[in-house]
Amino acid sequence: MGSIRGSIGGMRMSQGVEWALHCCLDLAWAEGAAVPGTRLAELHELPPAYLTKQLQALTKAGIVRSTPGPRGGYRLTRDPAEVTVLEVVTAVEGGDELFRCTDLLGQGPLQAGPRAARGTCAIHLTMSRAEHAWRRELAGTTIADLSGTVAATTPDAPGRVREWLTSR
Amino acid sequence: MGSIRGSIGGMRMSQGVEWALHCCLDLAWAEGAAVPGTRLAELHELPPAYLTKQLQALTKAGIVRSTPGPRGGYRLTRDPAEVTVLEVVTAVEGGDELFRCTDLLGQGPLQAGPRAARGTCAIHLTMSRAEHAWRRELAGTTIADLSGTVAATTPDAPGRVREWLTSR
DNA sequence: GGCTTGATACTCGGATAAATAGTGTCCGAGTCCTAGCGG
DNA sequence: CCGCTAGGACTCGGACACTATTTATCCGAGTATCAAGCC
Repeated sequence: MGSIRGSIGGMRMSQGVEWALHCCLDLAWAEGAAVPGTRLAELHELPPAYLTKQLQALTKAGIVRSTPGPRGGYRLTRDPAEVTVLEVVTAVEGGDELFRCTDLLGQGPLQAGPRAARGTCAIHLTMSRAEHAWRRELAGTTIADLSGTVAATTPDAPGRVREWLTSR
Repeated sequence: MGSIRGSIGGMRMSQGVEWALHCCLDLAWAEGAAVPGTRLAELHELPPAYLTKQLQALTKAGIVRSTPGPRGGYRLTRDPAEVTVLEVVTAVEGGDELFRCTDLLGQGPLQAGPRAARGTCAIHLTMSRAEHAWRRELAGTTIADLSGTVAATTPDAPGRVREWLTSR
């Protein structure tokens, strides 16, 4: 009862981000081999058509490259160490800011001055700072880093995934 | 054209957060005087009934205190210096994490080990770290800080708002 | 004149609809591989 | 036996429904104020 249950859900990140991140990891382990979206979907037990949609976003962002037809699929365009988590998040979620300032100070009966003209309001400033810190953290981690972390706890995982993905 | 236009909107923060923050600022300037939600709404030209809903969330979180009846309204329960931006955001948006890990590694044909049992996966870890940085920034700023920033650029704003709010 | 008492107006609070974004699915366009046919 | 050609199967990409969340609104419950009547 002490919780906020009754009122508002809360902003959460799109499911697609998690999927895209995992797929990037898988593709890194595939080491250049083309992997169809269908294969990735059944590896994680996800809806294939919808996962394709997320991979499409990665394609538009230039993170992966797709090739149609038999033996086709998705491949990373760059080295895993050159792809940051932020890039993936931005590709799927879009680049707009979390907080959108509607310039409340500039409107209303008081018209607290045309502050929009000379800079951002205090609230917007604080939010931007926080968001920047968030992005900085995300930009500091690459797909290769994630792979390393996983390998540290489960050394055989990459190999097993690679084998399963490339198996006929 | 280079943008992500076609695919996905992007996660953005609820409008209510901005409204709630501005209202906290207004209440701080009101200096303990009770201000009805209706008054706050017309100050910012916002839908009154919906703004009330946000203030309701602040009430449940214990940030403001409401009194019904004539001469009633909302008041801050604490000193503006003791209310952080994070508290307001959490009150309105809810406390759950932005990134929700669905434990993709633990499912699927490979079953990469019951990692859920021994800790969080690499992706979840990175996301949590970034989110923590975000929260830390938000927790480092108080309503009083915001007030100070505004006063630095527009010294007469607090007084004007106070007078307008407390005028019959 | 002071006090009781009733009505009134104003406030918040939760329950109820409309709009928007996220989720999920389907079918068509394009490409490569494969198998058959002819030389 | 080798090259050409037609078919087929597999892939992605964008267009089309469905569900959940956000946004917005309304009406009822409660309370302090105010005014009138009574002592």
